[in-house]
Amino acid sequence: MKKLENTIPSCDSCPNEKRVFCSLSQLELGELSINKKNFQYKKGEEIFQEGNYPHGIFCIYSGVIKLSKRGNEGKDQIIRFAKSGDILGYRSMLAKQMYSTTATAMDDVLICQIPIHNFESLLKSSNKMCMKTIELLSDDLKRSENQVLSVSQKRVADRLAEALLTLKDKFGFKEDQQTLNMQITRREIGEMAGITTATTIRTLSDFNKDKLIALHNKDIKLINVAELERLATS
Amino acid sequence: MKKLENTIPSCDSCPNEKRVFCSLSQLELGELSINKKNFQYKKGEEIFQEGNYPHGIFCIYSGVIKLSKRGNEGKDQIIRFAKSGDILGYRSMLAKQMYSTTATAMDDVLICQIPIHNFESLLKSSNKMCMKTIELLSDDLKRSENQVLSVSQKRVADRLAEALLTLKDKFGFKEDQQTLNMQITRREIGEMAGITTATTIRTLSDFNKDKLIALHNKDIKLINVAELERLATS
DNA sequence: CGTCATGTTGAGAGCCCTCAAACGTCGTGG
DNA sequence: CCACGACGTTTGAGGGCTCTCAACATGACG
Repeated sequence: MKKLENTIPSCDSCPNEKRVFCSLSQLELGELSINKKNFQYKKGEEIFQEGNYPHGIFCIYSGVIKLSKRGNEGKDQIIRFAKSGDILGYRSMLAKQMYSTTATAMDDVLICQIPIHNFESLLKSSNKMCMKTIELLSDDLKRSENQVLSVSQKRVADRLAEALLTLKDKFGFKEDQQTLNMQITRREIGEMAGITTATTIRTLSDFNKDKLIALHNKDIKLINVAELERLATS
Repeated sequence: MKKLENTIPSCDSCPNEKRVFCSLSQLELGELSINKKNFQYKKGEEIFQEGNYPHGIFCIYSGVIKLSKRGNEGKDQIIRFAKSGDILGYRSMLAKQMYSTTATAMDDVLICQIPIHNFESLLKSSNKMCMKTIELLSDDLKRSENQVLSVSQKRVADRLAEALLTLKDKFGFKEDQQTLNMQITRREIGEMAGITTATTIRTLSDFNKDKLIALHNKDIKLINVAELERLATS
């Protein structure tokens, strides 16, 4: 982790999609930027850890972050990913609770930290921002409840197909419109779906044989998306 | 389901804890009551179904409701319970989406339906109510993410212990301070934890043998809460 | 008192995990 | 430039947890 000076522009000129801040005026965005700190994290570094207390919210300028929870045998469960424009840590901050997940950089990340005070006062003064926050939380809740159902009832292959499609939806394809645009280990794919690494690799290999996907080194090409979707919803 | 006339008092004189409405004035609570409809549901009846569109939010006056999702083999997963004072269906309503869960009465339920308009206009005018809604959603999200971890990593006995403790926390004990104050079938306990009915019964029987619980007919007495907690967090 | 849902228990199977070994890749430092 | 180690990938063997299926008991309720 490295503290940056003036590398990232003020929020009012941030090129990213504004998400929760989309309703704010240029003026309000400027206010948001007061006391904003910028950091750089290298791949693998942790932005915050489950069990620690938040001092502000994070807004991702560039890069990808995974949010995960550690189980009791040291096995991780990936809860979701966040990328540029996404905000992190507001749930814990608003509830004044410890972080319930750990945030880890999946690649090199530039991130802004906004002090609690600035965020909260905007939330209290802007009803639209409140509603937007409710929207974000609702969406996360829906996803999470679906994940409970998946892990509880679906078999490994179906969950793996689901994970691959999640990666597609969140990160898209490379230029060929087939290869997942995301560098991710087999272990992490397993951690998305709640599968052990060995079984993840075995099942990916099955998909490869069945021509649902094609594996080249670490690249994963989705060949038969329709069939993957059939599996994922079955 | 039976429509009731004047059986339930106006919101401003509702004896239940106000939850999301706790910050509202008597006047605002009165406004909330305009166009409020009251219904009675008998045990087993569905208040709303996954896939339908909401017309308003529900606020439980008395009784207990389970929220569940149906898997593809017809197996249900219970997402959470709601009881008097809890509100239902606001997530789907605010997102203008179909219900993502089905709500079923666990016993006889008296419930109020508040039209979308009344709820939304209060949400837009009352920042405190917004913040309270954010709090509720945050709490649900945290629980749900924990459940993902449980179902994904814990073994059946541990998840069952967790479910029993959830029942204790949500519904408490009967007079003896040991017997769960909730009529619930073995199948439903299994559906809380993502376990089949047969395995649920077998594991309950194991707990009984190990003197963690005592079974009398449908009553479940928690004998060794400390050990159940140890299991649940292991 | 019949009927249907729920509870209980047994036998067997299979999915997936655990453990282990071998190999490839990549970055580091000698 | 190569040796080395760390990490990720791959594959096999074996086992156990949990599901499925089935039969029967029990209880609720008209």
